[in-house]
Amino acid sequence: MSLQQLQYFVAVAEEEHVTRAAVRLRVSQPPLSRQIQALEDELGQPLFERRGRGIVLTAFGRYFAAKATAILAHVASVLADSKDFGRGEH
Amino acid sequence: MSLQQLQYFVAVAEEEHVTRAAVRLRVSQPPLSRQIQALEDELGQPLFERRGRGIVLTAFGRYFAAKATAILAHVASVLADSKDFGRGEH
DNA sequence: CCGTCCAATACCTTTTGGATCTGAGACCGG
DNA sequence: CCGGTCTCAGATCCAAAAGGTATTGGACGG
Repeated sequence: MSLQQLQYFVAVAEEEHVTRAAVRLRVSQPPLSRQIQALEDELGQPLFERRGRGIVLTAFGRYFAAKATAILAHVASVLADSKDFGRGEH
Repeated sequence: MSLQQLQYFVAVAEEEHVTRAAVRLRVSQPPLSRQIQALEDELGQPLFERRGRGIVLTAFGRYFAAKATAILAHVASVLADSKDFGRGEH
């Protein structure tokens, strides 16, 4: 599992739409679909339910989206703090 | 920045020795050195001080090691919780 | 000094990620 | 119904990143 996969997943979860998420992430749609599949494989359960037209989050998908968002926020705050290490905050 | 880089860095920080960390991580020494350099480049400041013989953590290196360890623990706990989603804890 | 230890560099191979093109399933308008 | 279109998935190719082996260079220890 990579941080990038989490970013990709969160974007798709927020949009509930792979193609729109791909535009937002500035990647093309097929690699994005593959990363989501890889993440599902690793987690051992589906994050989305596939409907002929579009996708919807599963219950697990909603749960994991919250967790993934928290991890990304944690990472972002560490990066921000590290930027100005040496001027007070540590 | 990737989770793998954080794992690599934490191992090197714990050992304060690239070659030993490489053995522990089951990778060879040169790619490990390069990942550490890439991380330093991204953070904009050195994590280790190079001594002709070996390396030692900088003050920032110690700070960042604590942060990195926390992120990895966070990720591990999310993964563990996700494994048994569907049996109680959510 | 000489040998050894350790990280860095150079170079090559392998793996992973991204782009484009295409296909299959499903919903929509007429 | 049926053609058109929307959306995701699969296949294939190319580019970028990670890993491996061999080697160098600097520095400490005897």
